[in-house]
Amino acid sequence: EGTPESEESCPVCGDKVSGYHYGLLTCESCKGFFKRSVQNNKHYTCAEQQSCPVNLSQRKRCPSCRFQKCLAVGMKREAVRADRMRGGRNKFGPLYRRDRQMKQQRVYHQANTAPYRIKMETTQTNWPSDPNDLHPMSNNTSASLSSDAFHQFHMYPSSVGQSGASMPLDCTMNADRVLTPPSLPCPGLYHRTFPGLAHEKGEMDFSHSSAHANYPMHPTQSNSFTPRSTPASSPCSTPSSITPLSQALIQTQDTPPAATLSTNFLSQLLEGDQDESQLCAKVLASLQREQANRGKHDRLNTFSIMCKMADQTLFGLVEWARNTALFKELKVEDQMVLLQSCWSELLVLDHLCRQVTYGKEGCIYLVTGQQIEVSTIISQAGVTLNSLVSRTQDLVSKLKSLQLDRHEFVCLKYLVLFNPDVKSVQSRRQVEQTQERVNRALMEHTQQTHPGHSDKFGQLLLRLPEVRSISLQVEEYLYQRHLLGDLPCNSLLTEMLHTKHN
DNA sequence: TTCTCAGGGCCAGCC
DNA sequence: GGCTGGCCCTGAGAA
Repeated sequence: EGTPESEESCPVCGDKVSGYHYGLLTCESCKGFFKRSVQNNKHYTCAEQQSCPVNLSQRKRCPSCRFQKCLAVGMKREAVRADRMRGGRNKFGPLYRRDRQMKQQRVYHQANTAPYRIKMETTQTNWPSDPNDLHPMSNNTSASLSSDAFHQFHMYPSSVGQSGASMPLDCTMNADRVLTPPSLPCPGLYHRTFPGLAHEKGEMDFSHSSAHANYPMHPTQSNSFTPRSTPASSPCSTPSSITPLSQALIQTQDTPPAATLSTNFLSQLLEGDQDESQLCAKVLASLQREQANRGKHDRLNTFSIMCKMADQTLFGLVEWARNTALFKELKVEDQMVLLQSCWSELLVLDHLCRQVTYGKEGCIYLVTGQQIEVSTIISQAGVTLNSLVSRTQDLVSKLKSLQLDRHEFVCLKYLVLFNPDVKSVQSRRQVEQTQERVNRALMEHTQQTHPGHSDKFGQLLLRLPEVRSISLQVEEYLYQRHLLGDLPCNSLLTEMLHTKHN
């Protein structure tokens, strides 16, 4: 009694939670259902459109959607024992412990922040959690980390625009190749909602002008945009025989160390931040080039397009991290494990910031400047995607109400990146100090800009567990799609997923 | 050594 | 006859 879990409802059906089962807190009936489904290798089919409600009263109606929701919220097939051995503990122990700690911390924090302003220096000490704990199936260490994906962005830091010559941005997508909903919090791409889309032909238009028409916030961009000239071929298709990441990282340590940082720490953090219009242009150029390289009947499907967008965004985020002075101070090995640990969280944060900054009510704003109506996604997507979209939109609403600004967003990115709890980090103290420094800067900033909102800092930090949770769901789903062969090969995204699951 | 708790199994009830 | 879900048994790991 009194524990966080005793008050929680099952994330699948809303029934009363009975304990941790197969990876998370669920009720007894969903536990049993999931066990039977996995043990008996059930393959359910949904009679509707894979979007049946799964709640206490209707959970028996559609086992297909129920099982999909079980997976979507994070129940692990791997936790169902193949040998059917009874009793004992499993490998999820650390995950459960960490989850309990976080929940207790949240309860404690809420209890303490309600009537009083608390000492914020102490609120972040347990955050973020160790991502390896949250990936009990993952047994990777820095030693097993593949550097292929990392050296790619070092060799081709601009990551897009490698063709060297500008070309008309008018690639299209065959809508009839849209087989499955995409898997990211910012996906969808249901063709009828896209601006500039040729409805009758079912094609998606990546013409620069059409996307830009819905991208009013980026005045620097123009139709005369020319992709940046960088080495030929896609960054994802770079042969693995080129310089390893570690060497590349060392070679690019060309900025002054921390001692020469400007006195305005927060401004320093902002300096290397990505320019949204440039990123948009890069992604558009990359997509356009990809389509141009394909045959008329070999256009990318929706899911592949979303993956490409995520992939290019990820390149941008890695490039951002790599160019920040604080990150450059770290050893190459530490840089790799930190990025490997938080890449999906950075992607989610990036998406959230875009929604808070540019997104309209009820719409999802893509990195390409295009917008999709949430209702359209909800009506067409499966359980997993719906769950991701609704969770993300909920978070967007909370962040909007907190009036998250650019400084705060950058601080959150740093806090996620500099995670001293990541296993196999060598310079743990250094990472910890940076995190504490950013933490302090964020606290001071929120106190200065919102003196009337004494707990904005705490409220921002409280959003981070949800960011992590969503990112884990994204990873899980992407990995499932990867196993089905849906993810494009040779992408940074795939590489990151692989490293975690191998 | 004892305790904890998340696995698995059982089976009455339901459709 | 198959599915559901509440209850109980089991046993590795924590205390």
